[in-house]
Amino acid sequence: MSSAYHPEKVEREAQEYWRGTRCFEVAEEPGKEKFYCLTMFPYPSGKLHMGHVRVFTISDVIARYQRMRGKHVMQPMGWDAFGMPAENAAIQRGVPPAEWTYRNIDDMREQMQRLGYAYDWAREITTCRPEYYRWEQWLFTRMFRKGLVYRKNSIVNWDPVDETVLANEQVIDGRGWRSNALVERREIPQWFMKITAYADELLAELDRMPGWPESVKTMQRNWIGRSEGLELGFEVEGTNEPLEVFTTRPDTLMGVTYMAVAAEHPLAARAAKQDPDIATFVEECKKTAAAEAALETMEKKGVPLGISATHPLTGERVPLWVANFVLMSYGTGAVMGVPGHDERDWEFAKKHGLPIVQVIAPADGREIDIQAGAFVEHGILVNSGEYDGLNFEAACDAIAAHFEDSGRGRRAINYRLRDWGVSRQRYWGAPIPIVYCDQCDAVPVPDDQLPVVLPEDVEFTGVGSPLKDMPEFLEATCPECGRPARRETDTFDTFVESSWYFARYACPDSDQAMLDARAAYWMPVDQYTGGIEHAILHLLYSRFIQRVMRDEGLSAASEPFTNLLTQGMVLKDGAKMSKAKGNTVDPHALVEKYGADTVRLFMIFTAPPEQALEWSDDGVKGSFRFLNRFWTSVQAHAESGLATPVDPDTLDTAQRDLRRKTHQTIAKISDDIGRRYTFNTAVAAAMELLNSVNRFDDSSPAGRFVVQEALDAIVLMLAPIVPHICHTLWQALGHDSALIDESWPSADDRALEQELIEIVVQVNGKLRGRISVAVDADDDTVREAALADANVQRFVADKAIRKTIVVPGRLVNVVV
RNA sequence: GCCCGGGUGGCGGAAUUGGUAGACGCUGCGGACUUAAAAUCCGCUGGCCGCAAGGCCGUGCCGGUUCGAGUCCGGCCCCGGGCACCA
Repeated sequence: MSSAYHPEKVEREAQEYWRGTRCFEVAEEPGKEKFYCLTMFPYPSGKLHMGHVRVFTISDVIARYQRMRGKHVMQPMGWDAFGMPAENAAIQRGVPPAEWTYRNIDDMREQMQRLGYAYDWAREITTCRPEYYRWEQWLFTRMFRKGLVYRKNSIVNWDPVDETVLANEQVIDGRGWRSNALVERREIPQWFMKITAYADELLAELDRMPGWPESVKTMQRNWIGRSEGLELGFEVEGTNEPLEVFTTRPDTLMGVTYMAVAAEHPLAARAAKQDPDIATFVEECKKTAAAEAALETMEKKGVPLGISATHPLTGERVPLWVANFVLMSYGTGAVMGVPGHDERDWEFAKKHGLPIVQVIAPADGREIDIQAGAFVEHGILVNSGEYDGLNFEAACDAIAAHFEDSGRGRRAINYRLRDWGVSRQRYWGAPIPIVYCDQCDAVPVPDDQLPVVLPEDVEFTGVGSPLKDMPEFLEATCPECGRPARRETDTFDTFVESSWYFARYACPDSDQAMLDARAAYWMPVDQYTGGIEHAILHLLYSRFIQRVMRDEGLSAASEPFTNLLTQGMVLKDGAKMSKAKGNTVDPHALVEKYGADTVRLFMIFTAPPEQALEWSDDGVKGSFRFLNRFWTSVQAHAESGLATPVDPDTLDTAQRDLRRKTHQTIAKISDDIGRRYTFNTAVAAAMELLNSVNRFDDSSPAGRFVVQEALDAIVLMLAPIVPHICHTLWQALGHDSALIDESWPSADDRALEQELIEIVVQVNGKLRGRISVAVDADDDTVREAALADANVQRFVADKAIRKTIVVPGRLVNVVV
């Protein structure tokens, strides 16, 4: 064995061993406790970036740790291969999206393998392959039959120059990114999945998911946004249909002074035909991007429609407006304006000179000026006729009862969550399995005609989908009546692929069913790791589709992911690493220079997984230096002859101290990795133990025994993080077995025992001294020892002691 | 605008249940080794005062609770993530 650390050699040998023994390829073993460890699969964008390396390393540490804990671990990897970047690359380079994607996959797979992740590559999934997406097409047709998918008009960003639909990302300051034309909102028919049918279950189950971060659960709760309220109709002049609105504040109903509808609302369209000013405003409203953030931050504007609605309680007429902040896609596309008790309504009323009426007074009786600002808290009703004096609950009940009795309204539960629009007017995605027939309308493609294969050999221009120009794709026969029909050219949102891939890893080769019995063994995922940016969309869609699969009898699990770890971004100079900012660091170059273990160690040591990680070239060097010290320490110990076991009872104080440190470190790192997921502090503890070993100078048999025990423990505990160097060092320490088959060490309680402990002494909460006392000393003994300390005496002196607080094993605080 | 996070030395971070602020690492400075450099090893490294012992200040800002607050509560400021067609 050479004495210097050569990572490329060490890493090649370890990886050859793992490949030769196929130790990460696993099959179902019903007797064993399984552990399914999954990372959010990457989009094959070209090369691995540091964000990938970080999340893969975090997940790999967990997988390897659980394996050492005796679990039967499955860790797969695959490719979220459909998406816009392939189309953009195709336009820029003239390469078909498929070719570009497959080439990237090959490059990235090779880079991943160089990093030594414990993946079962036999399960690799590529979502743009027909053998994968045929099953989501199949599930879509099942959902069609159950009424869980439907078609309706919805709004997209329309680039009037390129005549194409733009993603929100492609709209910059309200303009198309290529044409620079002002983007318009346009309505087109699109397919929707009825996630709202599962809203209650998706919400309720969050309370029974202890393995998810509270922040993510809160975000999902707020996103689903369940609210209880009243649905009621306002009669509008010139129409027979009442204008339906939903409110969570029926108690403020008497304060309604206007109504507002969305620009796309039929009442606005009707008024626009009569009045050119309204038409101009409605057109202007449509010239904004569809993203909610854009709508919510723009100036609140509106114009009166010149018609009025009748207040359902007072019979008074309130004016009807069209306003740019009312969204057609939320609820009914209409809202009632209560400026006295809603901030946004208040501002709108002030701006347009609409009346502001106070109908709620503070419960504590204080005076408020409603003209100076909205009062949004719950309170007591005033100016509300027969409802005066009621509190929030009583008023809501009374008013709801009134509407229910008269049949003009009803108590209702409303969700902020909207159904999932899955249609994309793009080429590089999974075809939506529908054919359109003049006689039979939209007909799902029958099972025996699936998959609907996306042609990969295309000329891609970026203007419209090439599928529209391909008769061999477009032309179909109606499955119901046999007449000529036309195939759907829209493709699925790529979130459809990523909403079920986790289950498919259990049986990637199943060609008879979407999932088979193997999924029952592996699902749910025990540990899911990925970016916090997916806290809502991807994770909520996955929870939805998992339930659809459950209800289809494909999987018993309701929740796909038992434990969730959301890792932070990789930053450099305070900003996210990105090509656009030009602050990327190529992982490949670093692996070439320092080896995979150094890169893995840096990723793990520099920050806790959930936090953003600030890149540092010097930090990488520091990790490399540590591995060199580690290597040298183990080799030096091994070269001078390995130790033989010694009876721990015969150790002297220094030997016992090192042994205690070893076992304290085992306890700490087990807790850090197994419970706390603070891998950075686990590494710090291992470094501390190695520092203790290097300071320890005792070549007696007993001394060599405690050193060997410490080094064995460090190698075992760093194995999940830096598996290659540990593989080699384990052999150097004289073990015949392969490290990959070793178990996690356990702390020996007897080694942890100690006689004296240090206690901190405070006077009035300020640190004034430290004392050493017997570990089992009682409070009085500790208090006396504390007061006897010379520096403590200086501060206590002749002052009266008011009380003394003794925190056993920690501190004494003397209050004078 | 709305929802969710975060803010601690020169830097990354530690402090796990309200109990020693700054573990571990980086940088910097000083020293050893070397013809020299690199590498390695040793020491110091929050600010201020002090010969020292030790003291005072200090966890984004303002206020509160407590014997004791980085940690809990109220109000602000700044930074990041998400907002339904980036993935």
